[in-house]
Amino acid sequence: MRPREFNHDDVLRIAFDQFWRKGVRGTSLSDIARDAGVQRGSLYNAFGSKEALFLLAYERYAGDYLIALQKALGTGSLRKRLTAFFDSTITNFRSGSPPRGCPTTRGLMELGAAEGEGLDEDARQAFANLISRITALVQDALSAGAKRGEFSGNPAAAALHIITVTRGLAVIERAFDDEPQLRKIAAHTIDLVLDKMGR
Amino acid sequence: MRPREFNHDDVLRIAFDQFWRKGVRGTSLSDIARDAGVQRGSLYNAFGSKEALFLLAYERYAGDYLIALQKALGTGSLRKRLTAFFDSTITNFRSGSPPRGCPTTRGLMELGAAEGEGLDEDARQAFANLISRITALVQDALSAGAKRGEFSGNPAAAALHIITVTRGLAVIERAFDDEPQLRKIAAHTIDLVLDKMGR
DNA sequence: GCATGTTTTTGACACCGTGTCAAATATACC
DNA sequence: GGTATATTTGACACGGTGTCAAAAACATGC
Repeated sequence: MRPREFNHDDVLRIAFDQFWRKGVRGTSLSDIARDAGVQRGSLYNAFGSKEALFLLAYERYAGDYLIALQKALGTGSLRKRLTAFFDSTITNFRSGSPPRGCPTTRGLMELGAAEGEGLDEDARQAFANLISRITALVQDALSAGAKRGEFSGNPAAAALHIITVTRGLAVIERAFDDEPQLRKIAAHTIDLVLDKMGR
Repeated sequence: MRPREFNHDDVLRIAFDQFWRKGVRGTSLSDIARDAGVQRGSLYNAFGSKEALFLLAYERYAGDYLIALQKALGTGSLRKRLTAFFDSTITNFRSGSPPRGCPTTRGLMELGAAEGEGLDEDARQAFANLISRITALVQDALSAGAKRGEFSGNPAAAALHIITVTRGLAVIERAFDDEPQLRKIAAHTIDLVLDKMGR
């Protein structure tokens, strides 16, 4: 057995950085190979395809991101938690220079581009999965808030609404490059959700 | 002068149909040329580049779409108008089979994929412009509603919130392919906006 | 220590995409 | 009818994905 000359995880990290900055379609395996100091053929040998490589790299990101959101949603009043949640979300979109946007949203929009081409069903599953898990986190926070009398609406519906807004923010971010606006929308959403019922 | 052998507008229509179904990156000029019965080189001669062709085709779409939304927002109570607005939006996302999603959102997410590559600044402007104009339409409807006592909040902030939700719906649509869910979120948003203040 | 087997690496290839260019072509106008 | 001008056409350069066989590097057994 000839030993592998590169570190699996290093390559995933380097690859996701490029995918995030330039999109999946906009990143070539040559780019990644150059950055990682690996031959392009070695990547095919190790991962099979660009999409498979992306999926592995994305799972890595998704795990880290979920943990960060969990932390943000963990302490304080419901209002504080939601504020921290939106804050983490926007900070994530706006990281890098120029800002890299939301990998999940950008990935989702590349789906089914050409007939069999582009990211396929596995990728859609991965994106949908992260969104579902984030929704569950928010719903839990709202349910906990409801128990403490900080909120009296339907946690499921409110969580879905909040998640939809975060997805919308990811789009608005690409359109206008106006971070204060994003934060204003987030604040307004929190007001809307918390002021409607209970509080 | 040798006369052009194809109809400009026909090609734009055919091209946008493909862009919408398969995304800008996922559509090749060969595809469009085949569909339109035109030589690929002729398209380069007539439009300059894929991006320029897309921009023309998109402007066509944007104009038609704005008119449709204007009509939806034109009559009835504020609640009825907003309902019709979300309805038009979702119907647009869900048109075609499989559903084609939102061209603006999908286009926005392809921006800045590779360094100088991908859709460039002109496209971003076009996307942002349509979003801005739609926002203005919604804001006008809210302002009118405010005058008639159907709404007592801040029209600008509420319009921005509603637009953000529609962008979020475009993302959720790609993730879950669940139209009833989209309509539920839309209804919930209307409730949230109209129940908060006034009404 | 050396031969063997297995995996990784490497480079060549086929194919498809964009965009450019010069040559051929078809018309309008004089 | 000849000429100018714009369009069409086909060849080309370049870069992307993915495949494949040959070369290379190590682990193992003798």
